[in-house]
Amino acid sequence: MSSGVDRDSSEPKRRGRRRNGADTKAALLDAAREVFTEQGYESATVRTIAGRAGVDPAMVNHWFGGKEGLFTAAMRIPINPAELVPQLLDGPPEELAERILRRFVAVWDDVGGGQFAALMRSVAGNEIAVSMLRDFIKDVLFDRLLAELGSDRPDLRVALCATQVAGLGMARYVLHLEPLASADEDTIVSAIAPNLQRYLTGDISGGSA
Amino acid sequence: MSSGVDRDSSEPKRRGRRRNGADTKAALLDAAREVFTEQGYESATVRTIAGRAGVDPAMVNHWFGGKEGLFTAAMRIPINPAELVPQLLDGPPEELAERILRRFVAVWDDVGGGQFAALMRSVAGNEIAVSMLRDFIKDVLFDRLLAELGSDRPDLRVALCATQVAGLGMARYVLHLEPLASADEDTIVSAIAPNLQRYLTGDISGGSA
DNA sequence: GTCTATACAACGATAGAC
DNA sequence: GTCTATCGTTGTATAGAC
Repeated sequence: MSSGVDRDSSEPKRRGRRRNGADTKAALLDAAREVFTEQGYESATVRTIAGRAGVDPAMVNHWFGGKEGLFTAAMRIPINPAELVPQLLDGPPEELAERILRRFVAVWDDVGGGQFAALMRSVAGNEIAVSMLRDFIKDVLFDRLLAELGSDRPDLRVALCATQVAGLGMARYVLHLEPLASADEDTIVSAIAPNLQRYLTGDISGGSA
Repeated sequence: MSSGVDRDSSEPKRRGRRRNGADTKAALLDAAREVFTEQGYESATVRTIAGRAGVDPAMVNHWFGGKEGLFTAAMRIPINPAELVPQLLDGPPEELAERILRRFVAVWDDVGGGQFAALMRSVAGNEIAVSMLRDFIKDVLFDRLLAELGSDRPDLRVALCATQVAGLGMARYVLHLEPLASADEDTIVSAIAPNLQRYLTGDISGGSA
């Protein structure tokens, strides 16, 4: 059934704009969901996805800004890492945790917490979705933030940050644990930012905070 | 098919030991899974569960030590709150976080991380399972720990503790984020206990730890 | 004619074969 | 260590819509 999204696989491709309503964006998203879920984030190639969608790989860049943007769009993760990471890094490093938390809450509140629960659902039962999300969180998000900070043991710090942020999502959007589920940004930042900041730049080897 | 677990509902009950290995325990577990899933943790009553299992409510106490023990057994949560909470409280309050983390890791490592993922799966898609787990985490586990500590804003602290512990479970048992997924107890305690301890007894209103 | 969606070619990086 | 294949990405020319 992979030919369902193929287009013009036998005819020579035409350059320039398609005839009418040829929805390249949607075709890429459909193909991306297929290929990412079949092969995971790393193994899936832009070329394969574009091939299955019947369009040129350059269209991925044109429409989604690259592989990462295509991934987040396909997984309905409401962020664009290409612009998110620089925005988070823009400011004092000792307030990075606060910026991460404010953005995390704003973004997922905006689309409604149900999408976070949906993401967790697709992850909990699916080993490929697990590796996709794991690689994405690590390689695309936190690795880049940690690289800029220059802290020691960056891999461990990445994992620790993931525990705190994923746990916040679970409590707020899945478990609906009050008063956290209805807390405003400032309350969340006051409560959690110091802990997240310790994972980013503090002493994680046993000394005091 | 709810009558599948009913037994002898029309015949008069016999006193004393059942004929042969009539597996009262298994019948109670099956009935408990049904009733808890239908009604949630609070609404489900021991009498209803015992009735559906066709046994006396006293059997719940005999086999599981009470409603909580039956719940954890039915949900395959490998803890017994009746003994867990006192054990955790036995020791200096400033090391409570360390005891919680050591127990959490030991318990879930012991049964293999797959059971944690299974729990998350049943929770992410099921609103009743959500309320079950939420009430259980709050009322049965952390509320009792926090009550003993006498910290301010106990409800918020309960939710914050849940973010850190649930997040650890997600990262270690679901996402398999290295090096956390293979880290030993001591590494986890050194890294996470100070943060969890802040949620338990520290200043969560914006001051430094 | 202008704008833009599109395809093709090529570049630098990287991983694996030998 | 070298060679090759393949990856993501970029620059540019072209075809169709308006």
